[in-house]
Parts: sequence; structure tokens; C-alpha cells
Amino acid sequence: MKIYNSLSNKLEEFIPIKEGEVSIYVCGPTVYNYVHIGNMRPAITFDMVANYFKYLGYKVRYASNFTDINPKIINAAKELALTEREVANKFIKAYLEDIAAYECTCVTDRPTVLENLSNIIAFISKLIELDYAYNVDGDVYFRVRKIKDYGKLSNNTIEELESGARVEIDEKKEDPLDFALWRKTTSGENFPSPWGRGIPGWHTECVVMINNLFGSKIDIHGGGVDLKFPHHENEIVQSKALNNNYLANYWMHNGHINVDGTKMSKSLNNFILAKDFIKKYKPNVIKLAMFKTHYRLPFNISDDLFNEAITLNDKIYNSLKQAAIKIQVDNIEYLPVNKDEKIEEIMDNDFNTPNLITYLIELVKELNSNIRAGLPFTLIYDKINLIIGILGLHYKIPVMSKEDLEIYQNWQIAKKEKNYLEADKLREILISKDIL
RNA sequence: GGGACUUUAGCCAAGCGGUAAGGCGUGGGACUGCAACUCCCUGAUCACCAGUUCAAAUCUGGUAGGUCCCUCCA
Repeated sequence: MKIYNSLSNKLEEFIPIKEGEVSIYVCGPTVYNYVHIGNMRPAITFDMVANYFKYLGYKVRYASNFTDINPKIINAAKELALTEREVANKFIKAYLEDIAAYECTCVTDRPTVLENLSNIIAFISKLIELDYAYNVDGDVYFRVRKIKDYGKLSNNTIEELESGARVEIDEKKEDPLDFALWRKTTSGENFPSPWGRGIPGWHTECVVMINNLFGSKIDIHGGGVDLKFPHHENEIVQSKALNNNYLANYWMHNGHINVDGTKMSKSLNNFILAKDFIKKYKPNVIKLAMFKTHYRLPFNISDDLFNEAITLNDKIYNSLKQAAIKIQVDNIEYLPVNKDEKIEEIMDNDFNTPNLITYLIELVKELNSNIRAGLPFTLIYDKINLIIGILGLHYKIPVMSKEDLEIYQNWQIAKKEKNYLEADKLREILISKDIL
């Protein structure tokens, strides 16, 4: 299969580090507030990625962190009159509730900064030892100039970055591009270290967690495009310094979710909270709408788009339900399939979910037609189930009791006998049981 | 100033050198006891200009839009 690697800006054949296994790491939220719908795109996207690897037979380990120590949390704690731990725990809980509501299921590890503090300190110590980092009065910075291809991921060179007018000059740093690995902090929550009390810098935690969970390198590192620079770039230099690798073989970046053509942001006050959005649309609908656009491209939110997805979702559901009922009513026995070449042909091209949905629609149509025509349909039914599994869609397919089956058969008989009064009565019952 | 992405029918969106998938919507039709569901038909020469090529939406150069990143935002 081919994956678009942000590191090379090319489609590359995927070769796992360990045969039959995939390691994925995706940057998770800083837990100082409720997440917005944009934060859900990586969650949904990489769940799909993980699901597809599982479909291919890979064993998937997928980690996503919580940044639970951060200046933003310290600020939020002041505002909310809570302790930093209370803030972090509150919003970790809220995030997990969102994830559950959106029916994302693939993350296997959720490391936190707090539980990795000693690892982080050890990691920074090693960087200092090797002269890649320096301590200035309790702040520790990474010496970016020591890594010669800094900027590879974001296609920048050190010179280009420095010529950018927005680089702040910090007296303490040797070089404006150097970034903090450890920050001296006296107000708010802080922790002891060889350099004094403080908190770890954001860019270090992900590298440390990856090293801790997976070893020095993983297959896929994901996140939103905005993280390319500086966050991911800075992760890479640390990994280059200690392990002489790019931390991940494949870097994947999802596009943003936009509102009215522009990025959601706190400052524009145009963001939609994930927990609010899920009240308006079902997870299936949100996923279908998102997957209709390739994950790398920006995705603009509009009611039209979601209404279209509602139509599609209903179509899929009706079709699956009909097939499931037919299988139960006619007591059809068959051997399920778990592979479909066409799916692989589509998905092997950098997870082309828009085309997968096109294929799904095709299959749904075929399923409907075949059921109507009394033709075999279980193979198509299986294929559809494979696809919805990959897309992370969930449908409640009715399981009919003996009684339900009887009602169903009586309904059919009543119709045949043109006893429409009885037929309508039975139909009502079946509808109320969510069978029709 | 540097970098990335992007411009395809009313809307969304595939396409990665061989003469434009699909969805929604619109309009028409079929099926049906009624309803729901379902099915079929219906539209664009791909922002613009120049070049490469037997052949370009697809490659190259330019022009004009749009979005994002450039120190903590998925």
C-alpha cells in the first residue's frame, strides 16, 4: 500500500518496521478546555487508518497522548479556580467522553506527561550530556543548529526560518530557533528536576512517549498539518540527536476543518465544540461527511454536506437492515468473506476514502437491486460490512426473535391476502421494533 | 520574506499522460394496496495564458484567486 509521506512529500510504499505490525502515534489534545470539532478529525482519520491496517491483518498499536502539563493548564486552573490536576482530569474525562460519543475505538495507549516525567527528565539529561541541549538558569533549550537538516518536514532551512520576521528574540537562547525542553516555572504546578523546578516543554513529551512505548522509531506519526512546524519538526531533531532517525518512517498530516472557508480558532470565535456537534449529527453522519473528502485536504463544514451525509447514512442503514432481515427471515446460511480486492485497490492509494464511499454506494445499490430481484446478495452484504468496519461506522442491525419472525411472516401473508388492515397493524409493530 | 496545499457541473468531490467516477440537488420515469424504502434516466472539457507531447484536467513555466504554516493551534 502507498502512503503519502509528509517527510518526502511523496507517495511511498508502506513497509512496516516489524512484519505484520504497525505502530502509530498521533498527537493528542492539551487538556485545558473542551475540544472542538477540528480536534476530532485526527481522531476519526487515524481510527480509519488503524481500522484499515486491521482489515489487512496487521496487529495495530496506536498511541495518542494527553498533554496534561502545560502553561495553558496552569492558566486555566487560575481561571477556573481549580488545581492543575483537577483541570487536566476534568478535560481528560471530557475528551474520552467525546471519543466515545464519536465512536472512535482504536487507540490502545493514552500516555500522559505526568506519568512520563521521569522519562522526560532522563531524556533531556541525555541531550544535555551529548551537548544537544543547554541549561540557562533553569530553562533548558535544544540546540537546533546541531542538526543539519532541521526543517526537512516543513520544507524549510534554518536560514529561511530565521529570515522569517516572526522569530522572537529571546535573550536566553543561543539561537532564536532553539526551543525549550524544560521551562523554569515557579507559579502554578511545577516539578523538581536537575535544573530546578519547572515543567517540560511540549515538544519533548511526544518523543519520550514514543521512545518509551515503542522504542526509538515508529511506523506512522500523525497529527494535524498545523503541527508540522514547529512541533513535529522539533520532535524530529530530538530523535535525530539521540537515535539518529526521523522518529517515524511515515509522517501523515490531516487537513483542517474550516468554517466558512477559514480555520476554526479561538480568536475568531468560530469553533464548534465536539460535544455540541455530536448532539446535532450522529457519529456515522460526521464520519461519512468527513470521509467524502480526502484526509489531507481541508474540509469545510456546512449543513448541506451533513444533510447529504444523513441521506447517505440512511441509505446504507436501510440496505443493511433489509439484507439482515432477509437473511433471518429466509434463514440463509453462508460463509462470510473477509477480503475484497477492490477495497484494497482503493485504500492502498493513501486511504482514498472518497473513492471507498463511491464503491460503498455502488454496493448498496447492487444489494438493494439483488434483494428485490431475489438474487444472491450475501457476498455484497459482507463487502459492505467490511467497508463500514474500515470507516468506523456503526449500525444497529435488528436481531429478530422468534416472535418477530412470526409477525413478519404474518405481515407478508396479510399483504398477500389483501388484508390491509391487519397488514398495516403488523407493519406498525415491526416499525416500532425498529425492524422496518 | 520563506514554505505547503488548493482552483473540476448549482453544491460536495474522484482523477496522477490516452479523449471527464460518484454523491446531493434539479427535472423526468419505473415499482408499489397506501406509505416508506428501492431502481433507472437527466448535466461540466476541468480558473486563465503559453509550452512539452502523437496525446494534458493530469507534466513544465507564467498570470489570477483561495486556504494554511513560519514557537506552543488538530
